[in-house]
Amino acid sequence: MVTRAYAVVVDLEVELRTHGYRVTTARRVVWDVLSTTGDHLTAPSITSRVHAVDPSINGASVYRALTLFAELGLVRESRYEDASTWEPFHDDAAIHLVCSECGRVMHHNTELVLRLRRAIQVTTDFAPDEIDVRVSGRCDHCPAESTT
Amino acid sequence: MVTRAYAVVVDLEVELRTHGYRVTTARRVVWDVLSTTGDHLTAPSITSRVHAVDPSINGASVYRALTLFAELGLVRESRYEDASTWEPFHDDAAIHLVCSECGRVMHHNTELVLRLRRAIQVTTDFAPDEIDVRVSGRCDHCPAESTT
DNA sequence: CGGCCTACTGCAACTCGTTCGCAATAGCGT
DNA sequence: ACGCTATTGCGAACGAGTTGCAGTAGGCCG
Repeated sequence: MVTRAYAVVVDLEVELRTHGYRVTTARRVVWDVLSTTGDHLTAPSITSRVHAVDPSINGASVYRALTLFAELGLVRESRYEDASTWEPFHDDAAIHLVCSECGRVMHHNTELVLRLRRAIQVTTDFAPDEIDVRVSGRCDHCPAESTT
Repeated sequence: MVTRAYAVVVDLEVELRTHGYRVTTARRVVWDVLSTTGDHLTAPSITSRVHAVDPSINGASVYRALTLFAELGLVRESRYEDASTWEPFHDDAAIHLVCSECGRVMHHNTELVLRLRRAIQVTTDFAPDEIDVRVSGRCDHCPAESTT
């Protein structure tokens, strides 16, 4: 089963204030876009969604907000193919299924990631930290077509 | 054990001619750089290595060669952090161990990738194609330091 | 509630990796 | 060796992301 697990709902205001940052319109809007979409979004597409809400917010501020959120551990940046994308933070166990037809990115939880981590610890001299798994393929909404 | 497995030695000339492409100096030099280094290299660093051999080769040609090689399945491009890197093709079973200290990228083969593929096939509606696993952490050459 | 301090923002210029159009060049089949 | 055309070098263009600066607006304090 392909699932999207965003168990942790983060209160942005609290998170910002706790760390001594101000709660601003730009940050709130960027956060809204991220948390209501949930999917992987490129910075430019985040910017355009932000502009749909409030065109006065500058692109640079979107980048600054994303960078800040990443520092606070609220979002995660990943680079797939030719674009870097952002999504609310989730843990390692969720791997990414990227549909090469429609570009959709899904999450899938599996304990195999944990197994993988253990295997690395046991069989190599490498001390694993973060594990990122990306699987390209075709999702169930994009059946294999023969013509196109 | 951390291994670097480049079992398949590709004859560039044959590969190019077979597909109707010309064998040119630029392509040969870029290929030499890639295959003698083996490691993950950024396009700019490939370009500078190429220039060390033959400064008359233009940067654009390096990109064009890389793109062509990728189409032929000779090299693989991956985007880690803020740079995209290139390396001779290897199969899925080899996962990437990226040292966050020294930036070194190692390969590690594990059948867990195959298991992961099967698990996805069995438990989801997603049809997996390529699987890319990146593990960040610390390699054995970079012991955990307490001071810095 | 009003005013002040300064963290943030908008703007615009800038960096830098990557791509593109075009004329010149060099593979390679004959 | 000759000629066709794929490929190159060049320089300009592009686009994502960053930065310096002056103006704006959070939010604390009286």
